[in-house]
Amino acid sequence: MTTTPVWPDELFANLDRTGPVPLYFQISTRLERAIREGDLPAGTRLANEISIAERLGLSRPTVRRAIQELVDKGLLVRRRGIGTQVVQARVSRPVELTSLHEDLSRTGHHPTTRVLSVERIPADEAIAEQLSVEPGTEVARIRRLRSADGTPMSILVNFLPPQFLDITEEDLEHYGLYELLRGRGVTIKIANQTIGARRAHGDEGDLLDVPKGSPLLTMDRVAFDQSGRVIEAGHHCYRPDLYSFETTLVAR
Amino acid sequence: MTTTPVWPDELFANLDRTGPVPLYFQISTRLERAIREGDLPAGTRLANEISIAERLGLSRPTVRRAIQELVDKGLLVRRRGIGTQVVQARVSRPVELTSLHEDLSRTGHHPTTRVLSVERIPADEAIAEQLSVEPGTEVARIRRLRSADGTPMSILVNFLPPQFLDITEEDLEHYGLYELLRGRGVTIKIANQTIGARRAHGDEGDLLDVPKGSPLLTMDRVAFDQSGRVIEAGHHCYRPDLYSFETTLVAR
DNA sequence: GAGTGGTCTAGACCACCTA
DNA sequence: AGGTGGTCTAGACCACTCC
Repeated sequence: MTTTPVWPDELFANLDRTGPVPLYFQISTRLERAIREGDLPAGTRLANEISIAERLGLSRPTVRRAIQELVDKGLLVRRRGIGTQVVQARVSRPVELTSLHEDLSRTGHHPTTRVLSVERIPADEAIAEQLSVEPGTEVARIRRLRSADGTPMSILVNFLPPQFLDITEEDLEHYGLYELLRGRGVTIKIANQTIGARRAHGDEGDLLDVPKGSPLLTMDRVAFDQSGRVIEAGHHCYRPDLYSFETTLVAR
Repeated sequence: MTTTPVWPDELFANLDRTGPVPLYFQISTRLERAIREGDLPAGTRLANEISIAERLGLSRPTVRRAIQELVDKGLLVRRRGIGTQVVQARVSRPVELTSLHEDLSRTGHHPTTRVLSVERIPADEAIAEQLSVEPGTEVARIRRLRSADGTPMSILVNFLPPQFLDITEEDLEHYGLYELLRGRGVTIKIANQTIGARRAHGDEGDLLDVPKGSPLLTMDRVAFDQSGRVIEAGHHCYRPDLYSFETTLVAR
């Protein structure tokens, strides 16, 4: 059984050829929405790249790039000699380079933050190594309790290098940390993350409203800007009944 | 202070223009090794793309594609108007679409597997939905204990759709599950993963040699082939003091 | 043999950054 | 102003899959 290849021309009317948005991006965005909304159901076969390019009045590489974006996201599968098909798997949003604050906002929850402490402390050896500073250097230590819709969900501990010693409690009450950093022209480009688990200890149980010794999900992250400078080191823990990390992996 | 752009021509002698390995891949592979081995230290600025293309006798898109591979891996950073630089961050291997068995082998550990059970059971509602079969359909349930260098590390529970009902305990003693599936011509293309944490319950504590109620790291995965068919659903748990998930995220 | 995606070429114009 | 990466064109040949 073969399916007839499709290409919904009407989806791609009014491409903006003069604006700043790349053509391949306009195409992949509209195509992605069509797939996610079910207009192109699982298994749908796309027309071949050359005919798409002709119908859109574009070159094949441009069309290929648009399709490649969705292949990388796991929404489409390409097979040589066969064609391109909409994948059947439900695809979850990949772990992205955003903060928990932004994560929650986007998924329709209402995040609130209580700043537990903002200190300047000398870096111990572990922190110094993560931040790439000399041990003993004064760094910022921020500890926050983040809730979603009023329920405490996560304790966020961040260490910042000396350039950010002036970030205030006030700032953090209203904005996510990454938001604040972007406001200073700092963009996180790369991050190394480790996800693990451990028992709740100290005041964590009280803060997260779980029994002492309960399992917590942990995420340690060191984030770098485009030049490879360390921007922040985070040691976070989450209530595992309220939060988990979801990813879609695509074989290359 | 500006650095002089470099391009180690000698690295790229003897590119194979006739073999099956794409040129962009040959370039990115050699370049990656040079970076990882420290021949191109952090901060090194690469020559611009056009001059690289000329020196290699290639077109610019081919060179760009090679560079893009390493940008996606977080080894290089490109900035318009500036150039391309080697990133300073230590980069960890991303979570890949492999099994724990292969993960361990590659990192120099010696994985062993004890098959705890191989059963055929009717799928309950949850499993049926994950495997996209009717509730009650007979599916395979495999439970294994995986150790690294003799220490129990993880309990792996997998559910397989009816087409794999004939996989035997014998097979699983010697090969990773994914290895067995590949041997049957099945390739995993996409997987959805959820990483979380919970308490050890039942016999898990005994098997993993930790106290009852200890925190465990969990990973649930549903894997699909290229056509979107479900290949397996896994519900795994790990000793968090012995295993964690590391990732490098790169902003797009 | 016909059709598909995978790779590659040799240019072009533009936006952005440094100076 | 000059140099960089970002995008795009209009072709070409090849490898693979299906009939």
